[in-house]
Amino acid sequence: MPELPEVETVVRSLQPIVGRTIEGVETSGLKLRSPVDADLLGRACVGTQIERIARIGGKYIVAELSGTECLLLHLGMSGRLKWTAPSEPRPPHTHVVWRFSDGELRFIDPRRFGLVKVYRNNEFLHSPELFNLGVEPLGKFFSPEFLIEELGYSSMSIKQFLLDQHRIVGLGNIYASEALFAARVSPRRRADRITRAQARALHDAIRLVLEQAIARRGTSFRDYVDANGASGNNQEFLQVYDRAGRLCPRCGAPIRQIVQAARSTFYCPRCQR
DNA sequence: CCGGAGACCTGATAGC
DNA sequence: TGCTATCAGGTCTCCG
Repeated sequence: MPELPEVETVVRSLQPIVGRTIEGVETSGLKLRSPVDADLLGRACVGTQIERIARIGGKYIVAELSGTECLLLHLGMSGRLKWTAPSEPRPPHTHVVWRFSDGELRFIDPRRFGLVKVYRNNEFLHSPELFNLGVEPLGKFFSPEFLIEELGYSSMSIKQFLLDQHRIVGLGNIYASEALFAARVSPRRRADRITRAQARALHDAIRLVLEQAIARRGTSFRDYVDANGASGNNQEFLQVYDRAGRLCPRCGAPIRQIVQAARSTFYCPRCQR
């Protein structure tokens, strides 16, 4: 469920736990995207302080600890990090709990596509999850020229190109559709047939859509909330996503829903070329 | 290497 | 009401 803006919002909402000491860790024993190593997790965490929490590789979260290990997290489709009082009843699908003196951080994930992994500090950047990822769309390496060059190497549809985390990280199904709408580019167009002018528009649209969504604290379309349970409001500003049959806010044509690589895409067939 | 299909999971909702 | 089918904001692996 969470894409870059939602993960960024969660990370920001977690900053108050930086500096606190982890007193204990508990796990459900169920496998997430990969198994959670409870022993390793306990040895890495208990007695350490959280020194830094940051978003990395688009949708991943890294927590640096005062020991020799760090945590690499991913929320998958349904994952949620929740800071709560220990007295709050634990909801179903609570898979990892980090206990602190005055509260606990819970990793709750019904579908279990999320990830909680321990890496040595000097190894996580080379982990199988991170080593092969593409560029940060909000970082300095993502330029119009970079995008133009990358597009030329790919015969995929531009929608699938945008979802491919090996090229650009952070976009998911909502923001890929929204960025293509903002740039007036059809999701069906082959990446290598996008004009230079379209590529420049797309570059700007990707940044704009993500920055606006961050400013609005994410899209709470279904059940996404930050670590304090607060919803975002970017869903009020979606132009095409989940709006099949509604009228295009730019030209008035009905918005169309198609399936690409088994996932829904929403676009305006009249003003996206 | 590329691209597509299927797999991994549970829960909400639509349709009969 | 109750059943079944479909879909969901992600990523990985397998296959041609």
